[in-house]
Amino acid sequence: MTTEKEERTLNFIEQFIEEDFAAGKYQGHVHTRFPPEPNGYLHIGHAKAITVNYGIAQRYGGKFNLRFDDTNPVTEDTEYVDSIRNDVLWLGAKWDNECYASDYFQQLYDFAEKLIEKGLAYVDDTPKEEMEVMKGDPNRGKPGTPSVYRERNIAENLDLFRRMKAGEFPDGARVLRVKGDLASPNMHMRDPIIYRIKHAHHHRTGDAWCIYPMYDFAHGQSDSIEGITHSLCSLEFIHHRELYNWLIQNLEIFPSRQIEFARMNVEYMLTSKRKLMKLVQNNVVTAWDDPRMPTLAGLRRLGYPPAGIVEFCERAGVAKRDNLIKYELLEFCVREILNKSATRTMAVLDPLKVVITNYPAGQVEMLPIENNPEDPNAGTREIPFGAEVFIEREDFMETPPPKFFRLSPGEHVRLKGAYIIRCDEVIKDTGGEITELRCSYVTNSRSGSDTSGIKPKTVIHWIAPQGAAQAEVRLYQRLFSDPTPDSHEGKDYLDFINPNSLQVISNALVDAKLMDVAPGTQFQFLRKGYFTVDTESQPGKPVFNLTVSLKDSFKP
RNA sequence: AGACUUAUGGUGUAACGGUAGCACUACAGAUUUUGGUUCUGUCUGUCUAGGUUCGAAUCCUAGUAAGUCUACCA
Repeated sequence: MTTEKEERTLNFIEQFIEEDFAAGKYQGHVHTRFPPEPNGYLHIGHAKAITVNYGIAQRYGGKFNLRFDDTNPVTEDTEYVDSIRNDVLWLGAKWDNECYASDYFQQLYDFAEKLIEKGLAYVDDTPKEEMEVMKGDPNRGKPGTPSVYRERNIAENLDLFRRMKAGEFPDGARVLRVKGDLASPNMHMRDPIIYRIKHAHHHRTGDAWCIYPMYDFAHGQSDSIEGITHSLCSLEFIHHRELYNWLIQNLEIFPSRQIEFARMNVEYMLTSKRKLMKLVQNNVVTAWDDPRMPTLAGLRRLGYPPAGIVEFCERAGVAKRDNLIKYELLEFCVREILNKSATRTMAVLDPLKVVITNYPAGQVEMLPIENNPEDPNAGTREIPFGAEVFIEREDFMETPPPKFFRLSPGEHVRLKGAYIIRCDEVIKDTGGEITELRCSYVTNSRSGSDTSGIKPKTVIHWIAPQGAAQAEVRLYQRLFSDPTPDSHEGKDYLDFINPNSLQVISNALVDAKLMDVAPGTQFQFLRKGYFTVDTESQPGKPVFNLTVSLKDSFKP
């Protein structure tokens, strides 16, 4: 037994947890949660939150809840609940409990009455606009002004709050406020609103309620009810923590601990719901699951494996400082997974015809080729070879630069898994466009039994018409031309759309056996990149998305 | 202007008063029937100024810079 596991250093959240344990808190138990509001689709930022929360629960042998923070009926919908469940599952996070803040509405209401009874909350009739000014301005050291309703007696507060619940008042007429500290530099302590009237249909509770708790009176209380030990959230909630703890203390409930960490920013990606929405509305992308979107649905369709995304989030780390993670790290994590799992195949995206003049016309031979050199169990398959093959147009240059290893007049190159060929003649049309290459093959250079002694500088992929079929290939690149498209003063992020984010090739040549592959199936098109079968594929009409290209160290 | 948070190579993250490490990137080289993978090596870093200490990335003070808060959203 070694203590190899100990070598990994703890992130600051884990250090906090261990400090808690050392102090005898929570009996050494960890319980975390992922608390999305069901009002939109999950994106890469949510993947980070899931990875952090689920990862910590796993590392400590604890529990993990999926909780829908559904306290605002006007923006939420079950449609989102379903897609969120699906995405969380896809990432591989298994929750112990599926919870809804709305399941606690009665308890939350009782908590509110308790606060009123303790003289710590009051019903305020002040109009919204007035209340805003009365909050004061910390920038000028201006404290809040007490509402004239602040000293209402407990009985009246209770009566009014019950009548709010009974539906006696219209939306916005009154709110329930905590009696906090109007002079606090923390605005969240200046008598925050904890209940508001909303005569709206809730996706789960229907019309049972017309008052709904605010975030600050729902989130921490839900944490407490569920026995969440460590409530991990993003930095922006740091100012809420004082209220979070105040409420736990005064409600005398389970003391969950809120810990804030910096949310993850990724180059070339936006996660603002509003901004993503605009991309869809303006038809910059086709939908929320467009492969260029940073949504989990989009990344899934692009072909990013969930394990790669989780690995990425873990490698990005957890801390409290602002960060901008390199896009290259994401691509690295995706390639790392795909390299081990993707079946190799040869596809020619931009075909150039090669006629092998010394190979018997009409003859076809079957050649074995590896399915995946990284996987010893993947085996081999056979592909046809004949006197006519197609190679990638970019693999030939009539006048090559110094470091060009591929085919050029008089030069040798190996066709992967087949023979070494030499380019003898270049055929062009009247416009000077190369239409065909005439080559000769080295007869004793067959792959696996090569006795020619010729060492070509490289190997290129190819495909013979006997084993090829046409297919659509979609070449995706990052959506934006700038790593932080929304950070430029005077410019809109829409000004930085990459015009080449999608290039469609409708007549690529792929292995004819790939005509009926299932959406989601992944391949490495040799020397080109990893490709994933798109959801829009039809039997006999597959569409391949470029997930990520192979690293290419060729520099002309 | 107030309060809070943060500051370590190009990027991200460790080092918890005792030799600044790891990963990604970049660049070299080895291997390779994918210019992929794999392996080896190299480059580059503690925001500034004081202080405490035998010794400071680490503790203290000030400054600078960045971020957050002032929704009947979460």
